[in-house]
Amino acid sequence: MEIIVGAILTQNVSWKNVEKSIERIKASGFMDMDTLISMDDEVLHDFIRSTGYYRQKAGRLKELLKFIKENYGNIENMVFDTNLREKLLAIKGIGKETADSILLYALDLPYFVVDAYTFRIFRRIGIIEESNKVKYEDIREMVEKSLGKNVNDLKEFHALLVALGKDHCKKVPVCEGCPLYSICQRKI
DNA sequence: AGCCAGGACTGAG
DNA sequence: CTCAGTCATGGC
Repeated sequence: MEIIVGAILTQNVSWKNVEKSIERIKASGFMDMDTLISMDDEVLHDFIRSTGYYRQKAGRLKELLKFIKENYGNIENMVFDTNLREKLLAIKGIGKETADSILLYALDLPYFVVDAYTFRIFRRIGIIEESNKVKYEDIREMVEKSLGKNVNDLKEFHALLVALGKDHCKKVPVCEGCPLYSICQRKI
């Protein structure tokens, strides 16, 4: 449940802003599907204000939770739907990254999550071209094909890219402390 | 004091 | 299909 909430709240916002919201919801004992679905909008807004876009995100979160409740009853049952990714993408407010985050981290299904760090780092080290031709699905398939559909590997690879992106590749074109320095020859 | 964060939708061309 | 505009707060 927490992962699903986080997947929506972290859209285009640093994870730090999301932690506070999640902690507040948990501390109040409201990290529960029915509670969140029936929560008054004004109240929900106050819980998630720190994540920005709070009006949009409140609506998106409720829509997602209602979709889960009505179609599966609970989160665990979602894994049996072989067409789940397409159905998630059909929900307004759920794009590819959010859908894959839910599939991989909440449901342990073998989908690679492509985020801004992935694009940046892959461009930086020359895995993809600088021109924006390479699209989300291209990278997802590339990684899933290379790594194999092992859930733990996909999680760890994504986590490593995030850690690397946060520490080294955010603003500095070429960082001397970066583990990839020796193979990194181009600016973003 | 700006600038930007682990996005996604919409409307225009 | 590509692209700018929009949504909004908090950290540095």
